[in-house]
Amino acid sequence: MTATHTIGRLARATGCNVQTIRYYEQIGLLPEPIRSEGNQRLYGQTDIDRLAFVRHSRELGFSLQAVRDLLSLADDPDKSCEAVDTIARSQLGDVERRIASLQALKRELTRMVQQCRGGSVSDCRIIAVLSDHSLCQTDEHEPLS
Amino acid sequence: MTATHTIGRLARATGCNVQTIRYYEQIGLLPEPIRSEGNQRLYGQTDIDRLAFVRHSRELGFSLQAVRDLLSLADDPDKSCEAVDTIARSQLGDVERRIASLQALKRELTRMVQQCRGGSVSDCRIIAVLSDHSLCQTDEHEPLS
DNA sequence: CTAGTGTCTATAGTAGCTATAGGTTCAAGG
DNA sequence: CCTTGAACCTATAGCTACTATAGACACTAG
Repeated sequence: MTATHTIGRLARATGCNVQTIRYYEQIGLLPEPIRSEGNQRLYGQTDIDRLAFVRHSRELGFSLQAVRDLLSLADDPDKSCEAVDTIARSQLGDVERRIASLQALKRELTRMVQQCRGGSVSDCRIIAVLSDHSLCQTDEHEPLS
Repeated sequence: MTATHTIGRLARATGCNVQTIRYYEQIGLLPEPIRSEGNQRLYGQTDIDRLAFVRHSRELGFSLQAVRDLLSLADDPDKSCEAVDTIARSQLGDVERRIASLQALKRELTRMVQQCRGGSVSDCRIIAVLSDHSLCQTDEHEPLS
């Protein structure tokens, strides 16, 4: 494999920043690349592809552990894709739950903001709602992580 | 003020865990409470209210810095509530953006999962989409935080 | 040959907690 | 009165997924 890209070029090619690439290497998500005579990392097309896969998965909200699992599955092309499907479905379920929570928050925040008609803090509905959960119209706040 | 609640009781009263309460005190979000003879923290109603405000704000997605700002505004009842409104509106905008991003992700994940019809990893559409952003139908992935 | 940019390692910081270790205090039962 | 066990104390480390810094070395253009 021809390895001709420095870490900076790899970073620009994938939209990932340099420290993050080194971090991914450190945690074993990317293999250790070959080095130039001056000890600088050199990457080839395979590395670009692998990092693009990682970035894209991360943008789609997969955790690093999920990315790790997906990579090990992708590395084994004869394996059944059932496991891949399971990870993607679980991610989808997660996204759906997050959307539902955020929509509940949005309703509540909208209501708070609409009720605030100016004036002083002493009769601000936003402060009132935040102070007293019973004034709140939903119990579906996002569970604290 | 009568301070009769131990940290455990405060935790149960607010649904916040004990370490988190100590953490909030440490970062200056909650005042240092009085102590019993045996050096245990003792809380009163004011503390319960303040912590409930913090928890509720956090559940609604406000950052600790935003909570800090809201608390300092709430402590000054004669102030105009304009600043409070600004924080809440900014939070609302943020929630709306997160919903939009997540909905784009959901569409993409749904499409990926639907296209996967079993078989082996080598022709798995999920892996294909993750490997190649150009197969993806949206550019609106959540920006990496 | 020099200036400026890129890269190297190692380490610390970010948010917002959560968990652990090793000790002290308190309330209830015998 | 004494013991047992839960709750409390401090201090520190760990978590995710990066990001930023410092101080040294490599590389490239003029």
